[in-house]
Amino acid sequence: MSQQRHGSTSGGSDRANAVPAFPDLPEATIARLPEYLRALHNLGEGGADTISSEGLAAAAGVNSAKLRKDLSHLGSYGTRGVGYDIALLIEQIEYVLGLDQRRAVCLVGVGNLGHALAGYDGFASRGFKIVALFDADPSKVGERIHGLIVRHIDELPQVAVEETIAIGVIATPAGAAQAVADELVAAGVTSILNFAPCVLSVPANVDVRKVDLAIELQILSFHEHRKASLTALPGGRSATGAGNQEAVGS
Amino acid sequence: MSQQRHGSTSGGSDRANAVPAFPDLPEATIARLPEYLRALHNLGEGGADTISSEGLAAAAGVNSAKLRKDLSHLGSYGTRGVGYDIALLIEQIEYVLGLDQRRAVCLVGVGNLGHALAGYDGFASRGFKIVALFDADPSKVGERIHGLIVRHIDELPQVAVEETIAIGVIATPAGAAQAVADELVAAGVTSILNFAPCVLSVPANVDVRKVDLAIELQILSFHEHRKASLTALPGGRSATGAGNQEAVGS
DNA sequence: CGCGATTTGTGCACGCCTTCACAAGCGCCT
DNA sequence: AGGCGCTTGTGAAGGCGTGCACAAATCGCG
Repeated sequence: MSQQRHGSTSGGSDRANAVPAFPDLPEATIARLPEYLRALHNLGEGGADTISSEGLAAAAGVNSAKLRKDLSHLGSYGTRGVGYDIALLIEQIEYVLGLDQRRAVCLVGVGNLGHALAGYDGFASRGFKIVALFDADPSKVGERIHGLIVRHIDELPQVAVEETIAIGVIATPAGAAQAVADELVAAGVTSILNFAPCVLSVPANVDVRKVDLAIELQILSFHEHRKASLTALPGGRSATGAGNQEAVGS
Repeated sequence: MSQQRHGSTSGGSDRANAVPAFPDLPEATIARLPEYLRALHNLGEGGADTISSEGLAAAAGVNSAKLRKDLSHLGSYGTRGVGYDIALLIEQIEYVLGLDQRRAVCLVGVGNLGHALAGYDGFASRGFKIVALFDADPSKVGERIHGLIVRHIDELPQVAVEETIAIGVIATPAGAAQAVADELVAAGVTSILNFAPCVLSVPANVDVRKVDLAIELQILSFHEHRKASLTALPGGRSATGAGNQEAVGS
């Protein structure tokens, strides 16, 4: 533990980085940190104090060497011969992910999916707070969903001033998504989670992540198809080839 | 063009697939095919007949070279100097993904999220059909959602016999997910889409894909955090000028 | 009929990520 | 205190994916 290496002080950033707080975390590592975090919370609730890389890797569903390398990237707070201090590691990962500050999320589109997202516990319990719901449909404006009133999308700029919105979630039909994205960007939002099945065009400083439920099914469909076409084959190796747990996000 | 290149040479890595329809498609390619498919459908509705790799790549949000390489993996049905025949390419991709046969999906857990998923149009419109809804909560059994009656999870084996269920979707709380997965596997399901925030343990021949909404947000949170720590650097906001950067796809 | 414009298909190099294997470090037991 | 076993952290190797750059192929036109 001792000092955090984020402090601008910490003399030796391996790279020639003048200031920025973070080492260059590989994107693949970043995508796994939340998974580790969830596993750590589970383990912590189970009463454990420390956990070995082997154990945590199993809980997170990854290879232990990969896990160790991932954690080493962010400074590594493990103890050889013992393992990782769960509470400390949670704190570290939450800091790196920026979860120590609860981020405000706004959700645009309270249709079928948006409605469900508005009430999804996982948001609140994992560092986020939905602060506003928007829709373009006047018949939906005013509706109360899980304690929040749906406002018209035109109010977005105003709300963005009142609350500092970190992340915008788009749950509209595909046709409306680009326009909504533009409005979010104009309102200062720099991170977007897009559930609409379309490609968004945004400025370079805005991050977009996409979740497309149908695509996930189609990928599974491919594997089904392939497996089906293999059943007609001589049994040879029994399919250990493909069974694995891919997490979305490629 | 020409025909498929199954027994592609490449010194022996290609384990002779006697029959199966596919070369070894890279996993990354498979994950992008649905995206191409969606873009193609859009283009087709726009009235176009053919599309260049450049155009399709733009519509799908990827690099054109990558797109060409992806398509070449499945045999390539493009014409040099012209482009790809949209209808033909749609047919090809749908075949590869196994979408020519509408696959039956069952959904377990009709809570907040499951309720929304049950009514999600994207499933029906993109090759899937939800044939059954299950829940363990007796108070939910019997409820009618978008034309389907919620049945008790214990009926799963029976339903699996009546309908050939290709894919199971888990939208239960994390605590129940593993048990549900076990039951799905026991019922013969070999592909699972898991929305519960937990790692599932399944036999090697079962494919699992995971979608965790909170994780997506946490990844965005990291980028927000990083961007915030960089604000002391050059590179002011360039407004919505010629916005176009890609999506974080990793 | 040939030429130029256009676009596909792909060889190649580069960089990222994964995985192995092992030295270094730490705690515990004797 | 010293040795032993366990676990981390990491160097190195290999694999995979990406993107460039270009040859091959095709169409349209003079």
